[in-house]
Amino acid sequence: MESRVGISVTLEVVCGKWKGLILWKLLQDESLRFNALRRSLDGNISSRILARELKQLMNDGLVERIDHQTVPPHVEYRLSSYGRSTASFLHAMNQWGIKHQEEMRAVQSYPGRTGDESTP
Amino acid sequence: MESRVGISVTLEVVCGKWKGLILWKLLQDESLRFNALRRSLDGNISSRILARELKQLMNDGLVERIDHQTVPPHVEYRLSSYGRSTASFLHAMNQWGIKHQEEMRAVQSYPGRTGDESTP
DNA sequence: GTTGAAACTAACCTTTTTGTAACTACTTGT
DNA sequence: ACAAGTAGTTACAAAAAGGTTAGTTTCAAC
Repeated sequence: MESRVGISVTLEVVCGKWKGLILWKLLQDESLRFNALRRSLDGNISSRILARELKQLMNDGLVERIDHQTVPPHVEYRLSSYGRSTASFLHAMNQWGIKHQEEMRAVQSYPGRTGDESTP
Repeated sequence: MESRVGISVTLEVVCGKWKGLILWKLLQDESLRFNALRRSLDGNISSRILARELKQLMNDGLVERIDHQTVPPHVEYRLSSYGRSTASFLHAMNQWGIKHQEEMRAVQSYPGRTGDESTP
């Protein structure tokens, strides 16, 4: 047995519409407040979703919540040192994604590829 | 702007319950027939789902379908040379996943982590 | 003294993803 | 003749993911 499917484990942690982006942002910005992170995420993640995503990432030990115990609240989120280890695959994913975008743009010029059946 | 979010592009291609695993299998086995691939995927992917996943992967240019034009049908699936480029991040993801599993096993021994609210 | 911002949470609803069961056409093995 | 295997597809159902709206508490600014 050589497979082990660590892949699935990683996907469980990183999959979905936002988790990857959140990690990526935190990898760049070091520390962000809730609403700052929210606004930095390309348009429109709702606070409900962001809160839930962060909770899950904290649960996986990747993100730390620093509550300055002030009122009105001041809370920061940052990657734990363990969280920073996700850089190992996030960088690779980012690289590939950028290349893939170009690849797709090139391929789309050619007709004859079987699109998702969009003509009913 | 430094981000570019290639991450999201990659996640769109690889996310979900099966796509990552399928790529991973094909990365190891070189070429697999439909039902062989199906059976190799840890239990239970339905043929409907597998067919759709493969279709999408073909659409992204990652997987090739080789139809031997016989009856009863004999069809093989394999990664395209471009598909093999996903190895760049799949290996990293697999590595991390394996480590993460161990990490999680260690952490679960400690109480005091905020689980997904499971006590109503 | 009303408004806005901070960091959320709760109730509710919609969309997307995933799964189940049955069925196609054709051949090989018993 | 009948079961089983090939590579799928279709119609339907369930579950998961994502989103919307409103509301909480407290302070600072206008």
